[in-house]
Amino acid sequence: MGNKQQITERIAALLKDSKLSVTETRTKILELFMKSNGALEHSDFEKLAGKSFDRVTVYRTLQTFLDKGIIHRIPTTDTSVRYAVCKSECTEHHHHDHHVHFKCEACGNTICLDDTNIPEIQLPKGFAANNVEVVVSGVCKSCK
Amino acid sequence: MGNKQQITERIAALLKDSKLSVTETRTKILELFMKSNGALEHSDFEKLAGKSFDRVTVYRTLQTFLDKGIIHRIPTTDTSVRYAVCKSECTEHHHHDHHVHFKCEACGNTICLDDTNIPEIQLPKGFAANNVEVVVSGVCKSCK
DNA sequence: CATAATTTTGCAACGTTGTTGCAAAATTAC
DNA sequence: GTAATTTTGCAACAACGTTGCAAAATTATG
Repeated sequence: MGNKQQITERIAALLKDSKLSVTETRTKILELFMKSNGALEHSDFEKLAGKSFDRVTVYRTLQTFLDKGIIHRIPTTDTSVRYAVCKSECTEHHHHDHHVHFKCEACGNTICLDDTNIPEIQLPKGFAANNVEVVVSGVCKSCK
Repeated sequence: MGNKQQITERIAALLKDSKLSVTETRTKILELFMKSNGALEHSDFEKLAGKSFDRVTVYRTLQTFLDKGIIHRIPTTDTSVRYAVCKSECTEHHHHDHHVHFKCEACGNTICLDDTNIPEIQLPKGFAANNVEVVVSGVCKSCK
């Protein structure tokens, strides 16, 4: 595992690739994503960050990352919005979110099961699929 | 198709089965569910109803229906909350939402594809699934 | 069917969440 | 290092959702 310095450099490179200025807020938020292996929601960023950022800045930063394809949203059945970092094959113009999200009913975490395949779903005639979102809920490995 | 009188009676019976008082609000909201073949969100109820109901009443009515297993929520990637009527096999204590939801990118509607099967998903070791939610987005039959 | 007990509704007030405009601060380009 | 650009934080606002309480409607009872 790289040390803190290396992570910061990787993040800076990622931001530059997306033609974004390298700022403290963006770096800190991306660090949080990389540290956590689960999905984060808005309130996490205001709490978890050592220094707390303005709400507005967090909203705008997440929106920017969404626009650039750096993160994606995970479906929920309530009003919360959860985010996770995208796999490398996601770009600004095309998303490949064809992986399974798992929500643990015990610890509340949502994680991406990147290596779990989504089987083909046979839709009725006349329906064309662009994207498939799967959220499995149950008990995760750690809580078992 | 039954006439209006018959629908009203069916709704009254459904409410009584769930040990709920038969009120104008609840009847009207269930009528809206039955007329629309898609998923509804909160704002629909305040707008669509001929007589408009108080926001609070709508929130509480939907929560009651959720508790009783009459409706269920459909996952979304934004802050909106969408509801659909449950199939008969849903009860107060156990839900069977194992059907596919389809969100049309053209008309914006979300519908339940009750007859579309969800294939078995092979989870990594240590994960136990309780419920699977699938939301497919694309273009629906009517918008094709 | 009239009255009592219970449930539901609407209002007011409040808290949370998300958005917009604008000036100050930080970052990048030169 | 300085100018141009981008990002941030503040203030104010709008939308969404919740809670307590009194009035109204529904259901239960004699």
